[in-house]
Amino acid sequence: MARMTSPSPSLDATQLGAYFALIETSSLLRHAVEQQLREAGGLSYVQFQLLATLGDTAGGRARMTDLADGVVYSRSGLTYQAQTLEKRGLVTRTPSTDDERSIDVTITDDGRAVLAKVFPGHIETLGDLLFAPLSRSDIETLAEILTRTRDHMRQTPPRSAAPRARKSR
Amino acid sequence: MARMTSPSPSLDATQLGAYFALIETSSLLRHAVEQQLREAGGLSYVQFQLLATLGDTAGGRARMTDLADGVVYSRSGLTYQAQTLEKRGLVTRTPSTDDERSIDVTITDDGRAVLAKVFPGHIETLGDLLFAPLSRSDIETLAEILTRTRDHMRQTPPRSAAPRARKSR
DNA sequence: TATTGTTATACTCTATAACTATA
DNA sequence: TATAGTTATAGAGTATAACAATA
Repeated sequence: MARMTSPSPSLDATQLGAYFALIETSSLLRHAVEQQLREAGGLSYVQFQLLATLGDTAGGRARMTDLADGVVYSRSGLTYQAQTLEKRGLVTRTPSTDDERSIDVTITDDGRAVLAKVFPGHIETLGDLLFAPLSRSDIETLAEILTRTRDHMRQTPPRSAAPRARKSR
Repeated sequence: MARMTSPSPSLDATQLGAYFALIETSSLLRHAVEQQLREAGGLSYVQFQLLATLGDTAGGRARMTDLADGVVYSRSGLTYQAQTLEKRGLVTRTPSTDDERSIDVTITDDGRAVLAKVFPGHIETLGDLLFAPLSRSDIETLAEILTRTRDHMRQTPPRSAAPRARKSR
């Protein structure tokens, strides 16, 4: 019954404030951005992330597994999104030549066109919502702190070795 | 075709870094927290937010509309979640006495019990993932900046008055 | 008329497990 | 055996529009 792992029973006010503000900021931002992407290009946020990632790689190409990193949390989820993008002609999928198990996903010209169509509004949304109330130095500070946190999270193993709570219900 | 709203065609490296770090940090954090909440108490993140909000109000009670604020983005979505929580006996829904149109949602003892069961692991997850790599002053800075952004976003009207992009497809 | 909430419905997305094929 | 990816399937969540009731 006792968890006896954490000695800290609660967070202090500052921690709570940081946590809530982080969650709500990202939630509001994501909601707004998602709407803009949907209206301007019929893209979900995940699809946009995948396209944008591809657009940034050499040759506009990446292996499925490498694409997933940080964007999608299951293999089948990535397959689903890749198929969706392929049906719309925004990417192609071809077997990799060096490793026959792998699939190379490549962004098409149409894919790049959709990206281009969506970018201005995307940046505008970020400017209006995220950056407007922040100074140059705020943004730098934010980037530094959050980058540190993100890198830490990436390293931290998924807590599958957790206390193994008895499944309620 | 031209949007001619924003003169800035792109973001600088710092802005991009802040944006990506924000999105990825919150995404990783939310994914981890969601898993913990699911395992420890069978709660989705939204459900946890609703319960926690209720737990913090006087009498553990709030009107449906007030509950929605910042958590859920459509009326029907809130109804759905409230019904789910009610079926599990974690909240009750009773017609409001002062305004017959309103519904008062109240957290039950079972609801509070689930919250209590879930809290320690929740806090532990936050400590391990979000706060571990941050100093006291980092957390204070983060809270200050993100609170400012969040308040700004709350004020900023939904961009429904936007350029009215022609619906593709 | 405006507001509060529900319902019906359709759709998107995600995750698990079983499976195939290659390394 | 381990890795890369797909499929089937089921479930959770979301949003829109039509609706009813109260203010």
